[in-house]
Amino acid sequence: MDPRETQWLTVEQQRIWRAYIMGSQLLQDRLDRDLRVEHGISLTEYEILVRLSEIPERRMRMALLADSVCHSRSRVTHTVARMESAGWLRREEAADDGRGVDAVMTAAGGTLLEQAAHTHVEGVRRNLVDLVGDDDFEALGRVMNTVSDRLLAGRTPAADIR
Amino acid sequence: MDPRETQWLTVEQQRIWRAYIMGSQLLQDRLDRDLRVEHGISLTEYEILVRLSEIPERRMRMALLADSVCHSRSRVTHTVARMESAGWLRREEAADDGRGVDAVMTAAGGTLLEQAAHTHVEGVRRNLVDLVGDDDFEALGRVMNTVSDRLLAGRTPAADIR
DNA sequence: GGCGAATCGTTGAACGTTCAACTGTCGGCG
DNA sequence: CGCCGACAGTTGAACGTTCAACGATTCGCC
Repeated sequence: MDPRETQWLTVEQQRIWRAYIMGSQLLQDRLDRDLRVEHGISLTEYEILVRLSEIPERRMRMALLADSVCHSRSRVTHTVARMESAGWLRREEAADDGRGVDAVMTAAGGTLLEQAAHTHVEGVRRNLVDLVGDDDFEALGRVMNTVSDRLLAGRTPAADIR
Repeated sequence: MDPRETQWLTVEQQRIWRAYIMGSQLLQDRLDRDLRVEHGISLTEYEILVRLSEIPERRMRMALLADSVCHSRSRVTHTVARMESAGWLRREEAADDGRGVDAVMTAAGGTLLEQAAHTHVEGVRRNLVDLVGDDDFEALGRVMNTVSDRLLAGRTPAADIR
């Protein structure tokens, strides 16, 4: 794409984009801070516990965990290491694959999640869900789903469709 | 608020919230990466240049800069320090207030911004604006404006309305 | 069955952000 | 004027993330 022909955003589009940037920044910060202050856990760590809790065995392979929270494997390794020394989960070798490692939620992790979930959901409601109309909220879902699909496509397979 | 009475999200609300978390994560990462790869500048730094460029004098007080990009003052201090040693801006004492410091965009910063803006706007279009209908995009604007307003209220003044 | 490529996860250093403490300047009130 | 509290910005260390390189295991193919 020739940079000389870039189609700029209209004033209105720019206004919306700014609102998005600012709102998502503020929302993320607020949710993270609330969890830290009230439960000593970051939003990142919280999301990992959520993923584990959704599986009956409360166990997941590192790579899958990384994909499901959209973080690099390295990042998940570090995060899980911290969470392990906090006692919220432990690592176990995967049964079937000698390379693999499972993260397994502990009872302490379960208890923490149960408490933190209240804070988190109340924050999401108070600062987003309960503030907007159903139609707008559904539109948000459509938009963000489209964005995800666009950015997830061209990941592992052939990549850059541009 | 009694944690025992938390009203959980419906399955549909949860689905939308997940899409939001994932989409905003992916979008931010992509925009940041594109700027870094093509111009050696982070999204954070880019936004600071944008703010400066919107003022005729291309100069802004540190505190105002911090507020306008929604970052802590400390963060802006560090970011500006890095940008200063890259030559994209310089610091000058504020004329009227002995405590104040202005960040002033340099010619090099202006040139960089001019180039990086193409990359950025094309990314925003390709991964968001051009993918969704006008109505949905406007809904996104309404939603994120509401969120911003909610989170900006109760900042400096009396705070926590809850 | 054995070789090379791909996958899994980790490591440690570089980088960026947060946090609490701090210096210096301003504003208001006695 | 002089003091005290608020404000502007910085500092350095702690913390969290990214990046590139790595060792180990598995897969695919001949």
